[in-house]
Amino acid sequence: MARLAPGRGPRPAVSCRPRPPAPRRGPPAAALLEAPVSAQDVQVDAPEAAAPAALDAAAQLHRVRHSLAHVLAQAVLELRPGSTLGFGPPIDDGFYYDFIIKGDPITDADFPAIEAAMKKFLTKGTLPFEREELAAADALARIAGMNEPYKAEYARELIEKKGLDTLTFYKTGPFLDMCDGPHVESSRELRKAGFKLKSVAGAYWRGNSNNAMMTRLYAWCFASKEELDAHVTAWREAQERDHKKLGKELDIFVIDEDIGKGLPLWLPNGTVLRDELEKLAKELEFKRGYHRVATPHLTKVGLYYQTGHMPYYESHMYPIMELKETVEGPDGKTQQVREAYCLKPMNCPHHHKIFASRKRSYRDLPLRFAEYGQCYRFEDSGALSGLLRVRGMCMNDAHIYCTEDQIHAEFLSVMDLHRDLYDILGLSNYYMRFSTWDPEDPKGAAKYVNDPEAWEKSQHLVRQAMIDSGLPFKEVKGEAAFYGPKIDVQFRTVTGREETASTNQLDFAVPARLGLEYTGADNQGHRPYVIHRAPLGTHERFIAFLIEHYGGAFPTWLAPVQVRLLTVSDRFDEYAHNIVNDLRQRHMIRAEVDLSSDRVQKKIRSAAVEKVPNVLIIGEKEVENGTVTLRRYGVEQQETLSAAAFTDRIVRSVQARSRSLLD
RNA sequence: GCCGAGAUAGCUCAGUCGGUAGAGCAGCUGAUUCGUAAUCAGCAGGUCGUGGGUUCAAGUCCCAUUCUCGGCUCCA
Repeated sequence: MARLAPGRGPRPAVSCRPRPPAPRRGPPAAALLEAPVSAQDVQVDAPEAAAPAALDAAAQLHRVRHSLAHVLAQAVLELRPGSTLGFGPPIDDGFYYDFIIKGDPITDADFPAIEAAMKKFLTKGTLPFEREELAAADALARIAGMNEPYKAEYARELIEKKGLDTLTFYKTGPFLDMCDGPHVESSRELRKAGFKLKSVAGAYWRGNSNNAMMTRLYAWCFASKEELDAHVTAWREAQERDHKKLGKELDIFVIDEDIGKGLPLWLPNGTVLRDELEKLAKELEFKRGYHRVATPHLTKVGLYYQTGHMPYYESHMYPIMELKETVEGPDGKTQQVREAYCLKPMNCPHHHKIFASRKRSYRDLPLRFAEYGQCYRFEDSGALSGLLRVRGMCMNDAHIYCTEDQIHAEFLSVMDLHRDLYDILGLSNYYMRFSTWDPEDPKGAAKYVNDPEAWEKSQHLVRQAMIDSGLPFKEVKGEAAFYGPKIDVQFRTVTGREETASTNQLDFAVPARLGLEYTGADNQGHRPYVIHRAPLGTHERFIAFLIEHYGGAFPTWLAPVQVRLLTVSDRFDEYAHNIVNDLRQRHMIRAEVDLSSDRVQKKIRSAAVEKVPNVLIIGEKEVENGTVTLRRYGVEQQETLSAAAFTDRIVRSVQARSRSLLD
C-alpha cells in the first residue's frame, strides 16, 4: 500500500549490459551507516553455519536478557507499586519492558534507583526462575487474580484465537509473570551480565495508537560488563555521526520553525550534495535511455481519485486547497465554480499524464520518464526527524512504461542502476526487501487492489528478476504497495533505526484506472505495466544516510569545498589565488583560499574541523618551485607535487567520482 | 497524533534556595606575517522559544502554546 516510502517507480535501463565492476578506489567502503552498537545486519541469506558454541552463547544471552527484563519489571513494581505490565522481550542489544505506571511518570532521573533495585536483587542471594505450565482454564483463572489486565487480554487471545491449551508462568521470588520464556535457571547466571538502562519512551499497547499508551523502559544488556562498555562506547561514537549533528556543524541544512516542521532549508553546502547527486543520477539515467520530464508542485485532487490513491493517501496529504471563483455562464448568470488543489504527494499520476499526452505505440516502449520531483506529505508530527522523515521532499523518481515481456529486462536494469549507484557511493550496509501482498490480510480489499491473478503474476515476475539480478533479498508478506509488489532498499541509521532508502514497484493496477494504453503490432490498444523506481529515494533521506555513512567527510567529488589553499603568509596569497582561479574557471573545482590572518596551524585545524578533503599548503618553497603541499583529510602523510600535477589528479578524481584522490 | 524529556548569545553549554544573565568557540576591530590541529588584546552579541499567571521580585514556580529530541509489536 502506498506508505510514506520515498519514491515510486524507477525505470529500467535501455540496455542492460553487464556493468563492469566500478573501480574500487580507496578502502572497501566501510559500512556507511554502521549500526551503532550491535551492527547486526539483517540476515539475508541463511545464517552462516555458526559454531554450536556460538549458538549456545547467543541462546544464553537471549535468556539472560529475557530474565533481566523480569528483574527490571520487579524493580519498577517495587518503585511504583500498583503499576501493571505489558510485554518485556529481549531485543537486539538488550531488552525492554512496557508498563502502565501508577504514580509519577518514570524519567531518566529514576534510572539510578531502578538499577540499584535490580542490582540489589541480583546480589541478595540466589533465586530460581521457576517455570510452571498451566492448562488454559487454570491459567486464565490465575491471570484473573493477578490484576494484570494486559497480560490477561493476551492470555485470552492466545487461548481463544490461537488455540493454545496451556500457558506458562515464571516465578522469581515474589515476582510472577506470564511468560513463554525461556529463562535462566537461576539469578546466579545474571550476575556477570552487563546491563544499563538506556531510555524511557512511550509505546502503545501492541503498537496500535487506539490502545493505551504505556511506558517503555529500554536497557542495554550483554554477556559481560566489558561487552556492555564496548557497546555503549561504540554507540556514543556513532552518535557523533548523526546527520542532525553533522548537518548543523557542517552547514548542510537547517529546519526553521518559521518555515515549518519537516521542511528543511538547504544551505549552500547541502545544495552541493544535492546537485552532485542529481548530476550523477542524471548521467546514469541518461545512459539507460531515460527521458527527463518536469511537473508542478500543485495539482488538482481529482487525479488522485482517478488513480485510487485517495483512500490510501489522504491522511498523508496536506489539506486540500479550494479555489472559489465567480464566473459568468453562457446564459449571462454568474455561478460559483470550485476547484480543489493539493500539494502533490507523489509524481506518478503526473508522469502517467505525460504518457497519455499522445498516442503511444508499442515501438515507443519501454518509455522511461525521470524527474527530481518535489513532493509534500503530511507525516505525523511525532514521526519527523531531521532529514530522515520530512514533509517536503525531492524524489529521484522515474516511471517505466513497458509490456509484460519487457518487465524482466527493465527490472534487471533498475537493479543494475542501484548497484552502480551504491558502488560509486561505497554503500554496502543495506539489504533488499521484496514486499508482497498478503491474500489473508484482514484489511484485504481496503489495502490491496483485488486481483489475485495479477498479484501472482507480477510477484512472480519481480521475484524472477531479483533472482536473476543476483542481489540478495528478503521476502516480506503484506508490505506491498496497494497496486503491486515492491523492492525496497533498507538501511540502518546511526541511531540504529531501519529506514527505506530506495523503493521500486511494479504497478499493474493504476494504468488501467487512468486508461493508459499503447497501440500494439495488432493495431489494438494494450495496457502498459508501470515500474516505479527511486534508487536515491529522496534527497532528504538519502543525504542523511550519506552524511552518516561518510561521517561528514565526503569524497572529493561530493565535498562542498573540494580544495582549500592555506598560505603561510599573505605574501603568497597571489600564488594561491592563481591556482584557485585555474581550478574554478578551467576545471569547475570547488576551490578556495583561506584568507584569514590565522596562523597555518589554525588554518589546518579549521579545514580539518570542516572535513575539507584536500588542503594545499602554500609557502615560500611552493611558490619558488611552482608546487603545492597536499594534505588529505585523515591521511597523515603529506606530499609536495607540482600545481599542474595536483590539478590533473583532482580533476581525474572528480571525473571518476573516486572515493579518494587518485594516485 | 500519543507518552516522556528538552528549548538560555550564531554554536556548545553554565546559571545555587526566586533577587534582574555567564563562559568557551564563532563574529567584528587592532596587533602579529608566522611552515603543519587553536597567536595576543579589545569589542560586540541574549525580550532566557512564545503568551499568560503567581510574586515586592521569575531564566528559575504555575498554565497554555510552538518547536526539537527519544519512543510507539524485535510481541506472553
